[in-house]
Amino acid sequence: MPSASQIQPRKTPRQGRSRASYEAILTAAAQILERQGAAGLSTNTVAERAGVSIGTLYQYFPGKEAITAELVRRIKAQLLADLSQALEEARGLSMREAAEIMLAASIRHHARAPELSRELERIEELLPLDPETEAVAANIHAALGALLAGYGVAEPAVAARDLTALSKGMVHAALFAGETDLARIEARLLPAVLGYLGLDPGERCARRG
Amino acid sequence: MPSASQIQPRKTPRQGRSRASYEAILTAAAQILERQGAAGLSTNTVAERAGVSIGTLYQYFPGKEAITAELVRRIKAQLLADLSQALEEARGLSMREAAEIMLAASIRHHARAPELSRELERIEELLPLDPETEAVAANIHAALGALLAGYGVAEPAVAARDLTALSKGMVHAALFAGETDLARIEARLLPAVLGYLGLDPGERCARRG
Amino acid sequence: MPSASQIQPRKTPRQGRSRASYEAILTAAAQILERQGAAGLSTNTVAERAGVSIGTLYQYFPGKEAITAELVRRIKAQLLADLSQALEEARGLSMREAAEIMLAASIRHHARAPELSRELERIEELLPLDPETEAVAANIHAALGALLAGYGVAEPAVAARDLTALSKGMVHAALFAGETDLARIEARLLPAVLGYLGLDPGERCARRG
Amino acid sequence: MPSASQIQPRKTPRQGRSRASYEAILTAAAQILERQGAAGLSTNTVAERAGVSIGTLYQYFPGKEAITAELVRRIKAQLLADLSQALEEARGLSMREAAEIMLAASIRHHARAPELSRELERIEELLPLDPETEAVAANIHAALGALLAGYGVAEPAVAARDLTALSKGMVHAALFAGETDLARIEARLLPAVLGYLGLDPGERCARRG
DNA sequence: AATGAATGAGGCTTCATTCAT
DNA sequence: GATGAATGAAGCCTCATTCAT
Repeated sequence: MPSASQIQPRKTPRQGRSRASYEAILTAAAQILERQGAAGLSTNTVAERAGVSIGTLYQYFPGKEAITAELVRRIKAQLLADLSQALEEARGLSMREAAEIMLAASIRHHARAPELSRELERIEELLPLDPETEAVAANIHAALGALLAGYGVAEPAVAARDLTALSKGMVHAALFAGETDLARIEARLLPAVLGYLGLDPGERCARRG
Repeated sequence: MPSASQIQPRKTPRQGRSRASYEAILTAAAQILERQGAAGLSTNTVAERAGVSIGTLYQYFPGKEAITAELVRRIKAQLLADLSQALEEARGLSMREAAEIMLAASIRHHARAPELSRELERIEELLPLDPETEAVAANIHAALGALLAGYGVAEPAVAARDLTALSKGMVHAALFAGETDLARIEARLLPAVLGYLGLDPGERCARRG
Repeated sequence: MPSASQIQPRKTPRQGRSRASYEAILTAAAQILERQGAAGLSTNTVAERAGVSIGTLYQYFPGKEAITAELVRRIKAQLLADLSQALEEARGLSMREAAEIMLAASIRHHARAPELSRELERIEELLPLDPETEAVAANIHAALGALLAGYGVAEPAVAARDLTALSKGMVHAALFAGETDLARIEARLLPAVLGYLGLDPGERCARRG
Repeated sequence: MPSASQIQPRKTPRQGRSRASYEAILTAAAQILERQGAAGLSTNTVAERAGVSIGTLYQYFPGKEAITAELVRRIKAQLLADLSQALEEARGLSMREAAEIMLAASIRHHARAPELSRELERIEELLPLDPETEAVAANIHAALGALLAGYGVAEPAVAARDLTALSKGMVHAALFAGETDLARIEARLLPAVLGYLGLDPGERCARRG
């Protein structure tokens, strides 16, 4: 298991060619994860696809883990941004409406690059997240927890985790099975979320024949 | 990606020393998956932990994949048995009661060796399952689908997949977070399942403060 | 390089089941050499094709080399027998007629199982021949040398070696190229042999357009 | 049996350290073949003798086969060059004189590193030659065939193969037996070649006592 | 900074051979 | 005698990482 220092980028260049190489490496890694999965990801393949030498790759990252860790960091930040925006929209709405909005945002997030996000989640479990990423993850959870708490949900932290996990599970499975209609996935998932929250799934009930 | 012949055991000995080695190899592999994850699994580590030579390992399995494939086969068979029994018990009961029984069986299954079952699920996605295992998996799905169809659920196959996936997602997350009280997990999951199925989560609603 | 003791059979059983196993092993080895070449020859494949256990194989032979050594021994003995018979027939004939007879015998020998004899020749070069086999080989050479000496050929031992080698080379190449008409091969080879011996290739000259 | 891509070098470096490693690997392989034969040739032994790491070897060659294939390529190119030069010299001479010149060139070629060329010929039979090497081999054959056709030899392609094979056979055997005087070998071989071609071996006849 | 040649630990697999039953 | 399970040395190859230029 890689130590904390091995997942920090060596330097995060701010400009010029350096910056371009840095980004090229991350882009290459993301593409490989999306297209070939973790098995295809090696420092050599990343460098090659990025169009930089292996030496350059090591200038910016202390190792392979650091590259994936940065991808995790970014996708988490992206998720936080997406959900924050959804939270804005959800402010003041009913719990049911809020759930719908949050769910839609979450599904869109997973659907953007399903294989990539799947691989990154797998990787996340193996990696010791660095404090910054942990903080972002905690933020996401906290925001969601706060929302839930606002609606009087008991144990909002647990509920946040449960809802996140069950959504991920179902959405990934649906995408993996080849579904592409996000609205349909959401329509099936929403009643489960509402049920979890103790709300009558109501008129959207599509599961009874 | 391993071909079909790469995941069949080379010989499946029925008795004596031979049988003991075969089982020792599988046990060792399961332990490694449980404790160190797939990353720690190599033909060498398995043979060493099993207390057999690497040559012996290859007498029985054409490679690492075949070992994990056999573990998948077994855990799937076990799941089928567990769920079949639960189905027996659920026969004739109300949908809510049936859901409770099935859920309990499923959670017990995952909780038996959570890391192992998690790793095997991950591996399953990468492995071309052999026909026999596919058949078992299809049986499980079919049984669940039939149960759901019996209660008038629309698209029972999709519902079976959705419920399986969301349950797995939530249960794994809860176990991963260190929870050990399976009843509590079940109590939180059940309303989501009932909600998915269009039932009023009803009086068990523990999520509202 | 295997030592002398490793190429002697452990025991050469004279009767019964033992004898049958012993022969089955040799036959299996010969078939594998003929069909798959030396690369396909392993103690396990030989035992399997012979229908005996690997343990039994080692009862009769101290190792793989001993099996091939015995095949070499036998094919050499066969060659000696064939050539001796040809020598009988050649006795008293002209050098040209004698050459023709010897050549025909030699080509028939190689053609009987061309791949096998080819493989055994290759193996021969790697193996320290045991004294008995060496003696057989020496006999062949001596017989041929004596024949040549009888016709007044200078350095008959060298000539025997030269003629053997050039014949083998050409015959193997022709067979390898797919030729099956032994008479045609012989018709082309004979003038070379006669030329080597200082005889006018004469009326059989088929090589000038 | 190795596929076509398995016998192409991975990269053919043109200068510097890289080039030195590449050549060192080939030299080491040639030495091992010369001294210990194909049985002694392994990626490990080659790397060790070359003084490079196993990793470096695999930078340049995808496997053992690719190394030997390159050696075959080179020796064939060398042979083509040698024979082409001999053909120049033979232009316009009598068939007998031409044969002498070609034979001398061929013997010199084999004598340069007899064991190596022997091993490479053996290897050639097992390897699927790459198109480039095939082309070189075809060139050699074609040049020889053309020469023979020019003298009115029937079936020049067959004659080229026969003469090549019988020469190789005799020369290798003579070298293997320890002969070092190439002129003597040539003196014995020439009459056989002339005989094959239907020429009176003539006054050079040294084989009659 | 960038390059890419070099490294070698470590994973995979075969196969000749032994030995307890 | 016969069996076949077990062994492990030895070969194959990849890939993360270093370092001289």
